Amino acid sequence: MSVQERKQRERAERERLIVATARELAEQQGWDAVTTRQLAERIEYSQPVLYSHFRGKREIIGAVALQGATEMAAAVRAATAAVDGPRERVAALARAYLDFAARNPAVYDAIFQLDGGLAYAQEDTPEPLKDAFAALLECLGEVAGDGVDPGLFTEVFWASLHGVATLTRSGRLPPEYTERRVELLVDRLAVV
Amino acid sequence: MSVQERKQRERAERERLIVATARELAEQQGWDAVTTRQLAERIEYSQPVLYSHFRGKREIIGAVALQGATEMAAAVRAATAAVDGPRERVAALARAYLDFAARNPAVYDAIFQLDGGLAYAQEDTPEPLKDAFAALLECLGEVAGDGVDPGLFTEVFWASLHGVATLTRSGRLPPEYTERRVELLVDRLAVV
DNA sequence: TTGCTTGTCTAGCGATGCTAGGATCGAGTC
DNA sequence: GACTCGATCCTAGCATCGCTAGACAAGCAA
Repeated sequence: MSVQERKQRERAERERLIVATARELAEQQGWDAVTTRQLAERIEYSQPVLYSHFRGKREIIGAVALQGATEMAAAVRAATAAVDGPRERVAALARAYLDFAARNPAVYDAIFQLDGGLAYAQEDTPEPLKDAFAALLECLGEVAGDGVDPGLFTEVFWASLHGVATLTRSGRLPPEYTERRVELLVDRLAVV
Repeated sequence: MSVQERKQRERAERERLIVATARELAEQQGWDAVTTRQLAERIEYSQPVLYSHFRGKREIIGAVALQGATEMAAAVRAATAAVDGPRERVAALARAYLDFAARNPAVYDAIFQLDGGLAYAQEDTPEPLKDAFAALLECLGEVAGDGVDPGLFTEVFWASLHGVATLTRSGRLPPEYTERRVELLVDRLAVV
């Protein structure tokens, strides 16, 4: 039995290596550079090995997305935990969200732009994605205002942040005024 | 001279055909299906002909984006022109924007998601893109509120709509409550 | 008629995601 | 310790992608 266990361990370790390498390569050179050949060479295995772990490139993106969602949830919670006052907490959340998107563009894309074959906003949505939304909801639900569903409010606030994040990074919004945009969003959307 | 003119006319006509066919194919089967081979076959010419009009696939996407931006500007202006009251005008704008995105997903992607090799938010930004932003600004500038730059406000409102549009279409937001999201956005962001 | 420009097509290059089928290695049995 | 056999991995290849070189034909000028 111990032999099988060792093999399983090694296999799991290799899977982590694939995901980590894909993420690293994507952050360095963009997702277009994450080809199965390039990825295989970096992990020092042949291409078909990738397909014994994942159905295809899509699933690899999905794996990076799940890992990233977990980190993003943690980042949001860490940024909001020690802040007093709902208004300032929401502002901290917004900054943390945009900061994560700017610092991890490839991971952000994997979660929110690319097709990783994951289910969103459904029962069978993977736990890390549900939890990332929950992290937003915990903070944003406080400022939804009377008569407004906290979930709906969180969706709208999140969508706004997503719009700012993606339009800024693709060069469609000039990056200089991000902080002022955040302030405007928080001031108008959040009811304190 | 008339021979050259006729040739120029035919050439321009063929260029329109390429753009229209690319757009049609993209709306029918998605941008991934818009391959140079598929596109060439549909216009009944060989692949290299495409490259005598455009540098590559990117420029074709860019051409679709410019055409789409012009249409979107017109759609927004048409939807807001006959509406009384700034609040209702903004609501009409938001609905028109999201409606355009939902009805022309491929064109919307060409404008706001894909890389068409176009410059955004700069001096050399193509006129159709500037005008599309101007169409938003004309309506949204009215409700920016005191002390808030109309351009900045327009960017933020636009980013929010963009977030709702993209997250909804990629299945990350359930589509049922779009109208309620629009109302929330308009109520909170617009100062009437 | 002859030569030349202009326009188009055939064929092909390197790269992509993915897979079939053979080789190799090591665990378990005698 | 030798052998069998299944698990594991790699080589080689398929179809397709964006893009381009070079051959070929059509039509204008001399």
